[in-house]
Amino acid sequence: MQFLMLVTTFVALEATTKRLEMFSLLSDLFQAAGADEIDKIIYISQGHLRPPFYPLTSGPHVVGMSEKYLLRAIAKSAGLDPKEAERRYREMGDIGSAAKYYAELTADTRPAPDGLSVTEVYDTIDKIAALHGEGSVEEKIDATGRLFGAVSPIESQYIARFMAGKLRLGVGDATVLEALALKMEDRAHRAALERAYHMTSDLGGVARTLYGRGLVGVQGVGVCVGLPIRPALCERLSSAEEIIEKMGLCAVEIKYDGFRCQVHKGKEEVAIFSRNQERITPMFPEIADAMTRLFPNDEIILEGEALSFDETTGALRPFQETLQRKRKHDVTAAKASYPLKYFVFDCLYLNGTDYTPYGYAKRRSVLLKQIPQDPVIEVAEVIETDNARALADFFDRSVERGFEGIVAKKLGGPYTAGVRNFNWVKLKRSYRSAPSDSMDLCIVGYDAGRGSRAVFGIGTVLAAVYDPAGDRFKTVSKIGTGFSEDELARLKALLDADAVAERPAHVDSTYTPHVWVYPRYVISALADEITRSSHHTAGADAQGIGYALRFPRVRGFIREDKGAYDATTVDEIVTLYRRQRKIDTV
DNA sequence: GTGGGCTATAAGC
DNA sequence: TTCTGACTGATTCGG
DNA sequence: CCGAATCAGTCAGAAGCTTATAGCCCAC
Repeated sequence: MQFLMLVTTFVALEATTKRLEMFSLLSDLFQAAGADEIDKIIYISQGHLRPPFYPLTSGPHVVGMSEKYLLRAIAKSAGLDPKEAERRYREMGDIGSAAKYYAELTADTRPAPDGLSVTEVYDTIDKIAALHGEGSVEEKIDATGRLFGAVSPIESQYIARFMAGKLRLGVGDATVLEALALKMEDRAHRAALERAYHMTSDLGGVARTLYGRGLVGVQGVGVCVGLPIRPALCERLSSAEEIIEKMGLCAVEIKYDGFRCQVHKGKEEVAIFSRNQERITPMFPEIADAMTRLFPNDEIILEGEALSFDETTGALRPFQETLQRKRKHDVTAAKASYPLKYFVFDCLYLNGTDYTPYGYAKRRSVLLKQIPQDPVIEVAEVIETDNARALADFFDRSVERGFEGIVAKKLGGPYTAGVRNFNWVKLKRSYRSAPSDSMDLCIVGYDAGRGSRAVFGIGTVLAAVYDPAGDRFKTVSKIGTGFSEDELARLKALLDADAVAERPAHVDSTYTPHVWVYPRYVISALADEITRSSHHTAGADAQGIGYALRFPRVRGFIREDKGAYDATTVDEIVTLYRRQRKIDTV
């Protein structure tokens, strides 16, 4: 298939938001694709080169070129200054449009495009992705520039977007599955395709199976030790009453704030997968060791949360410290300073039996039978109840002890791989926060929006707290989540009236927004947590470490009743930070 | 040649 | 991680 | 009874902070 044909479908997909139309466009595309290229087409549509769990030897699953390098490639192929390309990009909010714009500008100076095939484009980009070592950045940029030069402007638009991992077509994995079903002339086939996908986490692979061995082949796909199962996800509710009303009798687990890990113990080998199916086995050798120790002769797939803890106090560490274990180098040293616990909450497979269709209670009993006392692997704490009072008590105690909240699981519910539904429901401490817990932040600048936010000319605001001691505004977060489109438009107009060319003298910020704004408008914001930050200036110590917000979002709109000096103060932020509880010992 | 600082990217939540 | 917006499919409402 | 209105659920794509890593650059 010609790459241009793929691009033509992309253009049509982008022109509609109707899902039924997208299914039809995609299924036509799939119909025209050969068995040797369908997987590539699907990986490309998802912004990837291959599934994330493929062995490192097969090459990276993402290109490793995002906006800055792409801008340099665009500028290079058009023979202009990257600064100019950057300005244009900021205005358009889409790296692809920038690429296309400059390709069109210089179209008459280039040779006619060769008409590359999908496979040729894929292979070229795959080679670029694999470049590494000294001089590789420049090589990548050059090679990308050459690719832009060899295709038509519209193709360079989608190549740029693909390489940046932001195709923005409205096509996710669910849409691909639906379209594959439609290609087989019945949307009902989606169930089988979806099951195969959730069991193997390889969308292109499912299509390969479909094209090679038909629906029968797809129906035969099941759990496979060594291939990550897409993790089940939680819905959210904001009170114990709602949870009981919705779920009835359920198991209630502590929600640990660490890394979601799916551990596969095969005949010989152990493999650990992240929430997004990355292979992270080398990060957690103690988990792998424990698995071979506990299950020398078993094949088993477990799921749980890995957290670091302090060996002297026994206290579990906050997420930011557990993050230290997300590393490839010096794992041995990190292991000593940041030892791990793996809190297991599910068993998906054991010695030939796929337990995902069984109810939670059954899986739980298998889990309890299998996991003995162990210093590394522990079964997550859980209670069983159909009573809102009891659930609320367990939640309160968990929060008291410093945990994130709880997850309620319907006792009879199967493990719904890859799906967010009300089989599992989380209740986090942050969902229950009273309005008084929100902060009033002063806007001191804003950034242009990207993608669908580009049309508003604003995507995020730089927000500050007030420091009465020095009469200064100090940044604590950028915030873009929580604005409606209407609010964004109004906000832009308001802020532009107060835009200033330079950083206002009474604003402290290490970050330079696209537009500085005189501190006047106050918004209320919510956050899950306050963290120490080397990027924000609020409460910064001698080392320049200040405070920032975890998961910041806007609540409501501009506070008409508050002026800049009514903003939350630095001291209040520090108090909120101190009030956060240390996590329980284990 | 080495090391530190800087920039860009990816990935965890 | 949180949030908004568009669409879909099912259910309820009202003449 | 049928079309209109409503509602809940699904899906995708905006947005955040933090850490680790890779490669580049420059001073020593």
